[in-house]
Amino acid sequence: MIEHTADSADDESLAETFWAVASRLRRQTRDSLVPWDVTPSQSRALGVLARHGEVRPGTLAEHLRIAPRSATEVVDDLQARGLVERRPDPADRRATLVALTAEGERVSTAIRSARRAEADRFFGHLDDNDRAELARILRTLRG
Amino acid sequence: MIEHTADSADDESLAETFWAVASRLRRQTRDSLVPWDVTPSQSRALGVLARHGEVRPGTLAEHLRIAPRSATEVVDDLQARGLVERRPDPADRRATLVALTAEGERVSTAIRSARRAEADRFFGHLDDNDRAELARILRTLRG
DNA sequence: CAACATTGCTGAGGTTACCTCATCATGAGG
DNA sequence: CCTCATGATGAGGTAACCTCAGCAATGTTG
Repeated sequence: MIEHTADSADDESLAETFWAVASRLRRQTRDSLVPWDVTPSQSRALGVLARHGEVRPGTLAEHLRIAPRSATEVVDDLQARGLVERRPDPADRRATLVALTAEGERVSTAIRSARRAEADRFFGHLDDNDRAELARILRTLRG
Repeated sequence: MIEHTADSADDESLAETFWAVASRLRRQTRDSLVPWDVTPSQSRALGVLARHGEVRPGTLAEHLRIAPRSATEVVDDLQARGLVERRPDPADRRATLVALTAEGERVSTAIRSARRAEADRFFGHLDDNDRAELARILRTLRG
């Protein structure tokens, strides 16, 4: 029997509650991406590419707030799946541009709506007002 | 120059904002634990032990909402640092009880107040009302 | 009470998503 | 030119998880 004992009534701090929610959301997100065989971090990168068009790995890293080296890695994976391609930056021969392939566009669009549905499911327990409040408060915290 | 370009005005979803906040909080938490050479997950385990006294690894796992095997790992690390000890469960010879050592108590108390200070710093940008709202909303989402 | 399933822990091995540091090519400024 | 900065990547590492298999002790039941 799953007792679902996990700390609940404890003097749980805001941070701990936050992490509990985070881990629930993480699992759900991961699950919702299974159909496309894409990991959460890959899907975030696809999102950036969909919004910004072709960018250099370094720029991608900035958007994702990760180290440039880590962006290279994400791009490698997406390229292996045929979702993005690298091409030389005509403006700087050191640089590379990363762009969605046709397949990448397709998948990224599909994921976008799936994620939206999934988020609705997750945050849907909240009424509109709470959702707006949460968004506002999180934006102040994001810094 | 750090431009801090990261997606801000974009049509960022609630989930994305949430993750941005999460990653900021994660980094800050990690940094605040450096003085004790303890990782975030170890510190969470110390917290559970401080609140509940000696528990079996499996119970610890439930509290932390992780797989039992993963709890074994955290306990290993804490034991290696001398912060917890394992002893046989007198009630069941299969089982082990994990308890804080004297050093573990000391460190866990120190961390507790450091984390409190750190959380105050993080969530301190919010006024009391927002903090309460956030806590309430997160609790509904935790499920 | 013997047989069998269950429970509690851990070894082995894998994954994700990061990181730093070193290297190499190119570009920009004096 | 010569030096320094910048863009990407190879090499190698880490935290925090996971599953699956195996072993010992326990509980259940015919």
